[in-house]
Amino acid sequence: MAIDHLDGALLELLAREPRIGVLEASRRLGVARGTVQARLDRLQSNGVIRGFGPDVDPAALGYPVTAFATLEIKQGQGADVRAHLTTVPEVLELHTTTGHGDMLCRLVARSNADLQRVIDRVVGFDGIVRASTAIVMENPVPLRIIPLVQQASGD
Amino acid sequence: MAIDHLDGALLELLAREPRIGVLEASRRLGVARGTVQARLDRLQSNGVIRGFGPDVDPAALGYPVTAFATLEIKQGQGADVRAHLTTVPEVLELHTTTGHGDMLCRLVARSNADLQRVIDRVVGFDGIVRASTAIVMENPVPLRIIPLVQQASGD
DNA sequence: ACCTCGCTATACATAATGCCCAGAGAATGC
DNA sequence: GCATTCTCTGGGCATTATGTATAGCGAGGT
Repeated sequence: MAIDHLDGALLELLAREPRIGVLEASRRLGVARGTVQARLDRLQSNGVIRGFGPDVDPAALGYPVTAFATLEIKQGQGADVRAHLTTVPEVLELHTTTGHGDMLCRLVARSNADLQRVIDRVVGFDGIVRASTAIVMENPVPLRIIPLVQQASGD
Repeated sequence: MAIDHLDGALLELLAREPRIGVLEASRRLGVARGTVQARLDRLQSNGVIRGFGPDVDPAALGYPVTAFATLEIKQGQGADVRAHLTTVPEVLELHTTTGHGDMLCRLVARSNADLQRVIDRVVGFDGIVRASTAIVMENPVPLRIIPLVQQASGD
């Protein structure tokens, strides 16, 4: 279940140059192609690699504003709120967290003004008692996984 | 800069079946291969597609616990704190937000007990005044982009 | 000593890629 | 109205990668 050093190196390589193929990866890593193929298969059936989806930048789509909203949910309304938030395209991510019916969601918007519209749409729902929003100014550490992979593979 | 319907369909297709090639994509979309190739090139140089990095699941690496920490930062210590957090592998993401020197970061840990260690490491730094942590219980909406792509491409 | 497992090395048919080009249609500027 | 520019099409061709299979080899555990 844990990954070894070769798995780690493979993941790093794929993260740096995602479009290289199995053959090229095997050359870089100095192992046989079959080995890389087997490792990749295992990592995917393990669930370590969920997929290779394109990494789309919301800013480039015209949504340069990101915000995080903490929502307080009325007891028993969780499922309804989840269903509601799923229908809002600007909700990129939703988590339920410890606390009293709290949720945390990541939003994007076309502008600060547009963010108001998004928030109104998000909180304009019965089960939501209160919402507090934090607008993201900088993103010093974009979503990353390599350092964790290195740690998990024993550096 | 905005994307059209074909771009949107291409992104959806890539998101659903990331390992299909340019040729297969062109067959599915009913356009010529050169067109898909040109669109892909443009989306990448546009920055709409940042890359195709492997989507690694921290849980499968042995880090099943996710948490969000809000950090209050001492005035003028922002850069130091950022540098510090960058060195912590369990910090997957870091944002600076509106508010009074606030940051929001996403953490993972091997267990709830391990989370304590991670938090101690995160907040064991001079510039951090206060931290409050919310542990993620469920993730009803995992990070997604397709609905936004559909909206941006005019459905 | 034996067995299993993962890696190597090689083979071969099929498929995809990178790159080229000429031509058709639509949109834009003059 | 007309010329220019873009984008898409459809084809070709050499090179490269993939999927799949095989046999041998060495390290580990029992």
